[in-house]
Amino acid sequence: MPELPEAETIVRDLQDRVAGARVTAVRVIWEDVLAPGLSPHKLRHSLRNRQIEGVSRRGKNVVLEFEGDLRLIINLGMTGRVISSRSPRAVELQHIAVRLALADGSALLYDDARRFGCLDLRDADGWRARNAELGVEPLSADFTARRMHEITRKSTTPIRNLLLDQKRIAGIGNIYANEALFRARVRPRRRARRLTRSETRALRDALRVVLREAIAARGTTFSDYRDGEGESGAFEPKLRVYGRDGLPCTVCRTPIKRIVLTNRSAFYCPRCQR
DNA sequence: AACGCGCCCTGTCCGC
DNA sequence: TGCGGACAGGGCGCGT
Repeated sequence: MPELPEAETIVRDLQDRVAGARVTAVRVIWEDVLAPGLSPHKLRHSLRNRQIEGVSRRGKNVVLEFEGDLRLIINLGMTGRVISSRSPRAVELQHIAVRLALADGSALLYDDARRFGCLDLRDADGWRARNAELGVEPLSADFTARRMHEITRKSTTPIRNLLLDQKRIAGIGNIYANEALFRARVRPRRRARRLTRSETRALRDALRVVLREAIAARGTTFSDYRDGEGESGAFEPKLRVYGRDGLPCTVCRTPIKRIVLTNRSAFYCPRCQR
């Protein structure tokens, strides 16, 4: 599932492929990946003949920045992929939902098997509003140990659930939430408010380390994720708890446990994590 | 207000 | 071998 490191990898790939390109045509194959209120007609007429000035990221969202302060915000959901038709793997795509034709003859493809992803078009004000709904960027200087503690102390929810809340911290999904909790030696079920100051600091540090390592590895391909070139990420073998239930802990060999919190799996080492 | 649940969707895996 | 059902989960709407 694409989270911050996967979105970041895609953004870096796309910067090489599409920055400066001009959209010549827009084809919407699956209308249900468009945000509510965004019609294929509106998307087509807004983007046609418009230049892509840059590609950036906010949380797990890939953001295509167009001239005229217009942004296409791409949330990849579970199985979303954004790939240039020029990349050799593009021929493998089987669920193309939206196709942006570019002036150089290539195309930017949005592919999404399950169609949980979402494309939203925002002007300057709309983007400001959307941006304000998202929490702190975990790799930014704003994400201090103090900030982490302020976030956790306001909540009674299990800490794993808090980490998934994009309104509080942007970009963390189930894989990196569990990996960071393991590295910080905190159990997923612990109530956020109950974490000590040293634990919230350890968790903040662990989040930043694991996200950076995952970016360096070009993301985790657990099942469906592909980068902007259609290639798999290399972080999966480095996962220490996610998807490893029953397998020995990499530190103490105790079998990793799987529990379910609000309908989502959580993984932890019952010996290493308190 | 904060929290948790159910739903959207389809590829994959398991058991019979 | 084939098929039905369970499962995976990000984000959102809704009820408590």
